[in-house]
Formats: sequence, C-alpha cells, structure tokens
Amino acid sequence: MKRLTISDIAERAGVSIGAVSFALNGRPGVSEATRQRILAIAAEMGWRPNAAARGLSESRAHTVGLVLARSADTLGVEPFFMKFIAGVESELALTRTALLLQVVPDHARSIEAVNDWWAERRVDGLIVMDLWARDARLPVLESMGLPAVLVGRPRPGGMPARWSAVWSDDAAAVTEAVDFLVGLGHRRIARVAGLPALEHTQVRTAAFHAAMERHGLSPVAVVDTDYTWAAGARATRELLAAADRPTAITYDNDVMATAGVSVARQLGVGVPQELSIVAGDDSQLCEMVFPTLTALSRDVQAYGVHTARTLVSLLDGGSPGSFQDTTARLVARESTGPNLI
Amino acid sequence: MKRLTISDIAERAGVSIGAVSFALNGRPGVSEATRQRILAIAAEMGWRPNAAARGLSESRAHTVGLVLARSADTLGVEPFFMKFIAGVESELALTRTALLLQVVPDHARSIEAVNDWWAERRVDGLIVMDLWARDARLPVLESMGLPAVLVGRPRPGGMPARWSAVWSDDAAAVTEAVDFLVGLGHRRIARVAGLPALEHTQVRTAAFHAAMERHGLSPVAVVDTDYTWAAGARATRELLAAADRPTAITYDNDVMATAGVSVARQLGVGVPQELSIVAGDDSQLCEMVFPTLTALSRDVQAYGVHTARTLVSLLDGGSPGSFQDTTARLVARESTGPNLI
DNA sequence: TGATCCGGACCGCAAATCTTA
DNA sequence: CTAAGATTTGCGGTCCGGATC
Repeated sequence: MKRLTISDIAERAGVSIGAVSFALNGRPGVSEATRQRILAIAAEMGWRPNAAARGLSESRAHTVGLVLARSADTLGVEPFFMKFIAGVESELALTRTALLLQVVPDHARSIEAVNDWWAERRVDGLIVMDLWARDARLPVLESMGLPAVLVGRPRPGGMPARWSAVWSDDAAAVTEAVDFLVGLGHRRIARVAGLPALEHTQVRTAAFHAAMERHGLSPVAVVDTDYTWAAGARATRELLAAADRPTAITYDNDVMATAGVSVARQLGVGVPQELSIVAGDDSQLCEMVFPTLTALSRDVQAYGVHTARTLVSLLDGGSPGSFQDTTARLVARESTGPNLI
Repeated sequence: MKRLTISDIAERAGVSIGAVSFALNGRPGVSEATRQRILAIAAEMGWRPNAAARGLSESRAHTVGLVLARSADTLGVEPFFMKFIAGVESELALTRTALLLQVVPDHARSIEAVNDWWAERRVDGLIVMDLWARDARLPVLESMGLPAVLVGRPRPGGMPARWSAVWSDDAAAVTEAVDFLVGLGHRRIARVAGLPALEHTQVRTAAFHAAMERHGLSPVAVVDTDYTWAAGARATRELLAAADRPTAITYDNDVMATAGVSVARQLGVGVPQELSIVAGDDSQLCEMVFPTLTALSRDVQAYGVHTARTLVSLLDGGSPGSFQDTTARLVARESTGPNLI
C-alpha cells in the first residue's frame, strides 16, 4: 500500500511541494486560488501530514504526556482521573495534539517514563498530577527543561520559566464544608484525610484547622490515610470507638466516605441521625450508596479542559502563569443532618 | 539547550554516524570493541534516539492507540478500564512502545480519531475494545488496513490479515454463575444485561438461556440496560414488583449490582435472605457495599498485558491469531445464599 | 517591484553502498 | 576476499533564498 505524501498532492496540483506546504499551513506565498485548489485536492485524496516528518522538521511532536503515578487499583476506583483525562482529550483534539499516557506505581518510575519521553522528543510538554508537598519529580523535571502544567498549587518559591499551574481553591471548599456542619449544630468534627504527602491534603488539613478555630472549636481528630476503602473504614472505626466520638466526619474522597457509612451501619450508628458524613469528591458513587452522600462537587472534566488549554497555550509561546479553576461547592444530600446529640 | 544527536556521539567516539547507528541497533558492521565504546559513550551522555527521526526512517511510530468510545461518566465508574490500561502500559513499556489514548463519546468520533492517527502515521496498531455485535468501526478499520487487536471474540466470518483477538470465555463464566445459583436452590433467576449492542452482552445472554434450559428452567426475565446505576435500579424495581418475582438476579457489572442491593433494601427485600445477587464484574466496589457482592472475578490487568503483548507481536511480524484469556471465576461473598422461598 | 512559485537545504536517524586495509 | 568503518541516500515534511512573470 503506497503511502500518500505531500509530493503526490503537489504532482496532482501541478505545483511544487513547497507550495503545498505553504497552502496547507495557511502562510503567504501562494495565491488564494492555488491555495483552494491544493486544499481541495488534499481533502479529496484524504492526505494528512506524516507526524514523524513534521515533528522532525518542526522539532515539535504535537503530543503531550500525562503520567499517573498510582497503583491501578486506586486509579480504577476513583472516577476523578477518567473524567479529567476525558476533559484533557477533548481540548487537545481541537489543536490536533495527541495524548501519551503512562500508568506507573511510583514517582521513581514516573521520572523514568518522562525522561524517556523527553529524551526521545516524543512529547512537547507534560501534565503533572497528584503533586506532593515535597515532590521529587519537580526538581528533576525542571532540570530537564521540559514545559509543564502542574495540576495544583504552584510552588511558593517561584516556578520555572516554562511551567504553568492550574489549581482549585481546596481551602475554600473545606471551609465551606466545616461552615455547613457547624451551621447544622455540629461541634465535634473529625477529618479523614488523604495521602499526607500530597500537597492538597496538607492544604485541606490546614484549612480544616483554621476553619474550626474560627468557630472556636478544636478538631476531634485528623487521620491520614491512603485513600482506600480499607483505610477509610479503619479510621472511622477508631473515631467512633473513642469516648468523645465525633458527630460529623469529612472524608477526602468518596470511596472512604462510603466506607464510613458502611462502618457506621455495622456499629449501629445512624447516618445522619447520630453521624453526619461529607465526601470530599463527588461522583456517581455518592448517589449509589444509602444514604446518598453530601459531597464537595466540581466539574472535573472542565478542570481537565482548562489544564490542557493552559499547556497548549504555553507550548504555543503563551506566557506561563497560575490559573485558578472553579472552587468545589457543597452538594447537600442525605448523609448530613442537624446535630441531635 | 542544544539537543544531543547521533552525530555528537559519533564525534565523541571518533567514528561515523553510521557506525553509531549500527552499534546501537546491534547489527554487524562494527567491531565488538568499538560497539562497546560507542554504547558506553551514548549511555554516559544520556543519548536516546529522536522518535520522530527514527519513526520517519523506519516508517514505524513505535506507538499504539487505544480509543475508548464511551461517555466519561460511564468510564469513570467502571474500574475495568483503568486496570486494563495499566496492564497494557506495563507490557508496552518493555518494548519501548508508547500508548496514545482517546476518550470519545461514540463510534463515529472513534473512527475519526483512528483515521487521523493512521493517516498521520502516529500509530502502528490499535487496540479495539467494547466490540459491538455489528460494529461499524470494524469494516472501516479493515479498509484502512491498520493492524489491530480486538478485545473480544473474533468475528465468525474470518479476520483481516493483520488482526488478532484476545478474548475470555464469557459464556463459561455466566454458566458458572447460573450453576452456582441453581445449586443454592434458586429456580426463578433473572438477568440484568449490559448494552444489548455489545458482542459479549449477546454471548452472555445466550449462555444464560442455555444454562437455564440445561437445568430445565426458564429465565424470569432478561433486561437490557446501559450499564448505569440508574438503569440497574430501574430494572431491579421492575423485576421485584412482578407477581412472580425472582429469587436471584445476575447483573452484567458491579455498578448495577450495587443498584440492585440498594433497591432491594428500599423495598424491604432481604439480601441474601429473599434475593441473591451476583455481579458480573469484580472490583473494590463489590467489597464496599453491604452485603458484599458475590461476583465473577478475573485479573483484568493481566488481560491488558496479554492484549498488548498480542499487538506487539503482531507488529513485529508475528502471526495473527485468536488467543483465549483466563475465564472469570465466581467469588462467593455475602450477597448470595440458599433459596429459602 | 512585488506577488507567486520553484528548488533545495535542512531535521536526525536507519540502512544500503562504497572505501580502505 | 573480508571485516571495519565512512559515505550517501531516503524517510516526508518545513521553510528559506531565489527566480519568474
């Protein structure tokens, strides 16, 4: 099967390949009539520029990378990632940019993967998710000089030249949840946090403490976890077993909140009569359990769209920056109620 | 930042670029001593071949594509896809093959996406998931001449030259589930199926009928759905409202089985005392609900590994074929019990 | 003189051919 | 004649310097 190249188009149109290139890239140098003729022929023959040839010549891959550094199990249960990726994709498609994906278990392998991509010039830029407070990937990525968008807060010490950040105000969201619970009369509130190494976990925990303090309250407890159902269940069991048990618990994702509901039922603790529960992520899962879960909800797909747009703009020479996405807002469902104790 | 090229290596080693190319690709033409010297220098300088240049020269992208043709919501809730992708990835990494991903809502756009990839020679081959019984993508893909691996049964009429298939015996799995339920004394069994257009839905439904018939039973009902929680809930409500209601229901995925449990509880139907429930997919979700769900379980990640391996072998000139993966086996948990009615 | 178009030099690698000892 | 290595060509585009009308 002979492949179609630019010279086939040139031949059919009776022009040089240079003219075809100009016509197709919308640059001056060919008359409008010729341009239209070339475009028509290319479309008719179904010709598309060879990505490798173009990439070689332009020194640009028209591809960006996304590395997910988590175990497949964790990724699978959290709908967040698929929604985010779908958003990223839909935006990238507009600029004919492809998405390269890697799923690896840890940061070391994540660095390896990105290093390979960049050394081989397979990607022009990177989307970095799941930022850690002290993230081993960042200095390495910076030294590689690879353009990137961080999904999360930019680092306080200033960012490398070709890095942007897209973030959401986690502190505000946590504050809203606390205010909501306090408004319902709760005073003994606990927090089941996510991975303590993650940047946004620390931000949320700090915001939790601040919000409680503002209400003149002190947290019953803040328990760190690894986001799994088992960890959520264990944390809940401990919290409910204590003498001064909480009347409300916030969880850093929906999976653990579900575990909380399950443990409460086993222990005969009524939700929401004796215990109110707030999930930190929203998904179909929150409406699948009984009672349905009050959750901090946001448009994750749009988050992906904005992230992709920010990266593409950066690669097109746009100026880097830090862009704030919408803040999650609380969606009240059945798992929260007034404090009756 | 000057980029490292093969000629930098050649210069440092004091040989021609041809010699470097031969040395790095393990082909004859250089002495062993020179080869080692070149290899050492390349490794020391951290050189990696430019993917575009290599791709252009070899007419091979060292990249494969995977298109997910479903809504982001559906994908997010089903852990299957992320696990599968993680498996695919881990295998592709071994041969330095990259994975291009697309998430699109329907088959029409899926065809577009693949057509673009192939026309631009961005991919060497494709992984095709979620096969339909009459799949509009297949004839188009075949006419494009793109090598592919079908995840699912090969078509009865014979396969294109450079297509393979990796499949799992859905019929056997469904049969095991029916046998298990019948063994528990159930005689009124219903099936809540997935998307009727999907190949494996039809295979499973046929196997369900056959298994029931073998036991001298006739199904209470087979209800088609779209895999969503809402559809699972609606189907369950209808089944339980009927005069001759089933004592056991099998669902084509875990999300719908969860919906089934939820609806049963709302209607005051005890699980498993009055109703046994079997989930067609296994995931953490099955252990997150109460009661935990008996499910048809399999190693999805390994499925992804095998699929990737099959595609890579095909691209390397291996002979195409149809390869059977392991069959899902039933894992009994709390949602099934003896028929007490 | 200027708009329009041609020819050809690259991009970085693989691989075939040519040269040298 | 053979092994080791140098030279050259081609992959399919982009884009610059010139030539033409």
